[in-house]
Amino acid sequence: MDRRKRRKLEAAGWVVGSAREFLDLTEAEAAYVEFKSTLSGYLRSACERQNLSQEAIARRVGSSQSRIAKMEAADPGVSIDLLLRSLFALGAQPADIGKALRAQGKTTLARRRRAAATHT
Amino acid sequence: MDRRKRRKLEAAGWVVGSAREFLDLTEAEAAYVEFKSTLSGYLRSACERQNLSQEAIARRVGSSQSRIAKMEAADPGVSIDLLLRSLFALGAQPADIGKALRAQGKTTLARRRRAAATHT
DNA sequence: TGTCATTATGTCCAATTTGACATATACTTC
DNA sequence: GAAGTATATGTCAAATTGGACATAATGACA
Repeated sequence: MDRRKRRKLEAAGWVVGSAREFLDLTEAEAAYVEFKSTLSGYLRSACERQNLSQEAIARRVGSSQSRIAKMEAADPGVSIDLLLRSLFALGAQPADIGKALRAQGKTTLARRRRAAATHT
Repeated sequence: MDRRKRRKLEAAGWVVGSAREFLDLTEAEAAYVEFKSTLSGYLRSACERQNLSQEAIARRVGSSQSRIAKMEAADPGVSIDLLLRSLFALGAQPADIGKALRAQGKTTLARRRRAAATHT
């Protein structure tokens, strides 16, 4: 996968946010975005569950508030590596993340099916 | 988590490979290592299943043979990001990886239980 | 053993990522 | 609306990572 192309497409996606551009993603690019999105959702819910501010998370993780904000926004400028390290620092286990990924995959699939049934 | 400490510990782990040093990892560090190990195993099996040489994988992924070798070895100098991008380029989906993570977690847990039952 | 194909390991420098900081934008509570 | 707290966004120097390359090491086979 071409990293620059991905970054460019993602960046454009954030700005424009159209379904049209989503369709221009390769399978691999879409998978990467979906993966990151699942992790950022997981992080967001973990923060809420533990009632931790981004500042508090940052201290615990050894990062900064702005980075946490970017992670929760699934910002293209944040790596999956950092997201994972943060989740692990908050007590998540690989199997927990596996569970989230499978669950997300199911809802995504269901959404695709609805879309396929109702449109075009 | 302190990145430098992790790298240092992992590096020492590769060289010495003792169970003692494994115990010095924090939970978060252990989770990171386990996660990466699962992915590298997944990559390795994907390559074998598709009968692709590291050279062929590298072309498909847009990387180099040496990087692929390092990924398959779960080398500390390779990010989880790259591992994931490679897997996605080979056709894996987030849910597939979720499945692998949960499966790995189970065997690890079983192993822990056996160890707890037989030792100390 | 020699040759060829594949995989492993080390190094370099360009590209990416990160923590930190500044600053802007909510959101509360008074 | 002021003041306080939390979150969002932009930027940058420093740290990390990545592709490329060289070069071992391993393996298969004649």
